[in-house]
Amino acid sequence: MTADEALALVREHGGRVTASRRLLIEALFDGNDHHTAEDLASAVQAGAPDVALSTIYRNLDELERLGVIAHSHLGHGPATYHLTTAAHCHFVCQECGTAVMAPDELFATLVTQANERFGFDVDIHHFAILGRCAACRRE
Amino acid sequence: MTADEALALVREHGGRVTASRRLLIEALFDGNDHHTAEDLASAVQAGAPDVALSTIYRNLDELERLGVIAHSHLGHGPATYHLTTAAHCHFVCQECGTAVMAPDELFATLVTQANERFGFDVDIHHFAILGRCAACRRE
DNA sequence: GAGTAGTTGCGAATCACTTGCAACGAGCAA
DNA sequence: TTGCTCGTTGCAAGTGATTCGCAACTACTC
Repeated sequence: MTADEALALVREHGGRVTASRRLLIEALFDGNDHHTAEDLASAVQAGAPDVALSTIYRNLDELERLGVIAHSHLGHGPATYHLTTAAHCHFVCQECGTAVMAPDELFATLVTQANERFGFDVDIHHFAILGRCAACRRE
Repeated sequence: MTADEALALVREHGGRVTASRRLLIEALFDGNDHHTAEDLASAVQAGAPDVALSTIYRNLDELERLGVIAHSHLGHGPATYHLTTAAHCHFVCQECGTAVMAPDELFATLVTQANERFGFDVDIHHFAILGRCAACRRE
């Protein structure tokens, strides 16, 4: 999906294409995968200084409802938002805070078993897996 | 471990046994596994009405440092505290909020693989696994 | 160009904690 | 038992992340 397709989707669902919304979507499609609301606000405000933080949150909500983005919680800080097409798991170190990408296949057994034994449909992307990274363990 | 042993541990580490601390530990050892700070405060305040919420948090911190308890995040609400001896994983439904206990062995592959391939020591208890429960999926 | 209804900025509120500080009181020593 | 010391507490204010109410604004449709 491209930024324009995302905007088209917003319009299809009765939403309007505003400057703040366009800038937000561009920021989401831009650069790295993990954006906090604060980061996104700065990016949007670079193009439109008066956009309020509450607008960012409302637009993120809307985009999440439409399935364009999802948020996840990496450790204790603020939530991070990312395109659903870029969803992946993380191992987050409780000591140094570093997030390592975790390949989905590590979760295969967990997902299958949870489904078979509990009828539970796991969403592996929503919360990070915490622990201690290799570097911190060596110390 | 019993409540008295926990208090002894506090004393061993230079801490003092105060009424609020005793009541908090008793509340933690009592009843179900998942206590929020707010719940614990109510329980403590039943025996000592003037105990402040900040005292609860400070004591929870202390007990966590001593390894008596741990906290985890079940979904989006407040953290829940439990005895380390009662640690286990949870599947939490994003729709209805129900937490189901998840047996540790479901995480065996994940833990081994994370360790072997990334040198990452997973703490499976700290964050809940989100998804949709059997009941909500049927709807 | 006018009208409708989705959006926005602003400020205040909320929730879950956290912190600063002066008063308090456990536990040890005498 | 009485001081003394230093860990602990209550209170109030602060924080970070997010949410809400509301009146003004504006994208889109007709």
